[in-house]
Amino acid sequence: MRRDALTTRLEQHLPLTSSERRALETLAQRERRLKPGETLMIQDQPNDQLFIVQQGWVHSARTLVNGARQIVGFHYAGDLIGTSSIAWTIATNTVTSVGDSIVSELAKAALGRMFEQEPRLAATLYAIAAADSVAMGDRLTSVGRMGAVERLSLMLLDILARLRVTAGGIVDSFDLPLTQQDIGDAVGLTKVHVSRTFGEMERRGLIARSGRRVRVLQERELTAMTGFIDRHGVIATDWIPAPHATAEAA
Amino acid sequence: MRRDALTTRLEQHLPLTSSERRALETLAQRERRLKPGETLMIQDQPNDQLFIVQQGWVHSARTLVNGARQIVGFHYAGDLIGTSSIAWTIATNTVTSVGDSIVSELAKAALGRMFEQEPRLAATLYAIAAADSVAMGDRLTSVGRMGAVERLSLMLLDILARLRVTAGGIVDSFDLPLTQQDIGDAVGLTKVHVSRTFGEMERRGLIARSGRRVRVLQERELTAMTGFIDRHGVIATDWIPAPHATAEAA
DNA sequence: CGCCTGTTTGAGAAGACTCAAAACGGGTGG
DNA sequence: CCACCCGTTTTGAGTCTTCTCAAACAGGCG
Repeated sequence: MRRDALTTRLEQHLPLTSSERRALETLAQRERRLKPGETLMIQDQPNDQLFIVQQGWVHSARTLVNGARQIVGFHYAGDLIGTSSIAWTIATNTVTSVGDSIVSELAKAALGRMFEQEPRLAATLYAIAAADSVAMGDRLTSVGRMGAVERLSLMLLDILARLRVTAGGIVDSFDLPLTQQDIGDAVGLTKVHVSRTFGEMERRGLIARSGRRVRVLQERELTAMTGFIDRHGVIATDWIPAPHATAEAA
Repeated sequence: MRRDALTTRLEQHLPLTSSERRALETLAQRERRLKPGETLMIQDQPNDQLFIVQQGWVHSARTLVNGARQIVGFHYAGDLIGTSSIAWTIATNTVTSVGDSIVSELAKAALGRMFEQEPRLAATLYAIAAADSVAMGDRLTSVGRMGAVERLSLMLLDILARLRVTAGGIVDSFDLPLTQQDIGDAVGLTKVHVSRTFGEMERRGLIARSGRRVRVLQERELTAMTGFIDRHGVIATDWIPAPHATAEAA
């Protein structure tokens, strides 16, 4: 079996004891494979499960009374999703797979036991949740206060930063398996305006495109102009207590 | 001394054992009183403290490269703030007091110890964080996909819902101690457009104003038109393990 | 009473939206 | 292997919402 993505993620922030590693192993249950566009969870429908993204990409969206849609976030391997079902029993958003992906199920109660038995993992999850909330603040700021070019740039930069977490080297181009409609729903623009704005960015030499592939040409400039900060990097875990001797010995 | 607001908040979601109550008592340290507009934390400056809002109102904002500002959230009594410093050592937003308020300090390390010793409190904090994240998704959706009237309505309805948590009865009017600039920064509009939009809402009989006081006249209609859902209410804690007998006995 | 901050109003401009049609491209079936 | 089809992207024209700049107005405080 593939290495559990959540374990990898947590390990990246905190050295794990073997007891903690074992606890994580039992956490992820049945796996599910999703095809592009397949939904994992539907807004307003009962739901009491969480999922760990193991492979691929998924997005979380909300549909409005007027039929419009807002994508509130993207989730990658190692992300714990459906956290809104931690607080409620009805899903607050629709989660859809972008491309092919694999997720594993995880019962809420199992998470509760994990909080009790492995407080350091709980604390790390809390830190990750805090970081995600900051990232969402970035998106809110972008949608609320920036123009179309900046919003799209920010989205591209964020995807780039995220890809670099896994793909060691310095990536500067990638396939964007999203329609312009999806992109617009994420940054708060219509698909038509997304098309025009991409055109403008290309004309200005900021990016280049061919098919679904996007190459970021002026990363430095885009970063300066949007004030982009990578939130996918290191997060502080120094405030988390050291493991107890017994656990560490294992 | 006043009852600790965080204790009250947690108790509202989960019956606490006396051991848990004791742990919370030692958590909140020195108190700070803030005057209107006083800042508690400044974006990009080192920070390794958390705060609990004990009384009043505070907001959390981000300033952009172009000088614009986005208010990413409001925090009320019982909220744990500065959670971004859980993940980083630099503050990601500027926290400013709306009106007079009282907060108490809380060291990150103390939170770490609390996660270890009182896992049920940790789990409840996690659930609250999940709920906050959903609330932020609401704001993102509103700013990304709604018109000016809807955005303002949503903000008013949210404040109303929040006030009702504390003020038992059915409130339908309140003092808004925010300038229209602040309101605009929260919903992604200019202050000029906020003024016009309030004017329009008044003309349409949706609200009435006199001075800083706002009265919501057509709550039903506003709720329907925006799809507002109150996120301040109950959150699920059924997934949190029951306390151990020893702790419960105390 | 005057000052300062915040609100309102007006006029014009810019950005993003709508509707509509044409171009593109990948996938399927003949 | 080609032709067609569907979803997506691009382009155009005109409109609407929101923004900018500017000035007048209100209200609370020293």
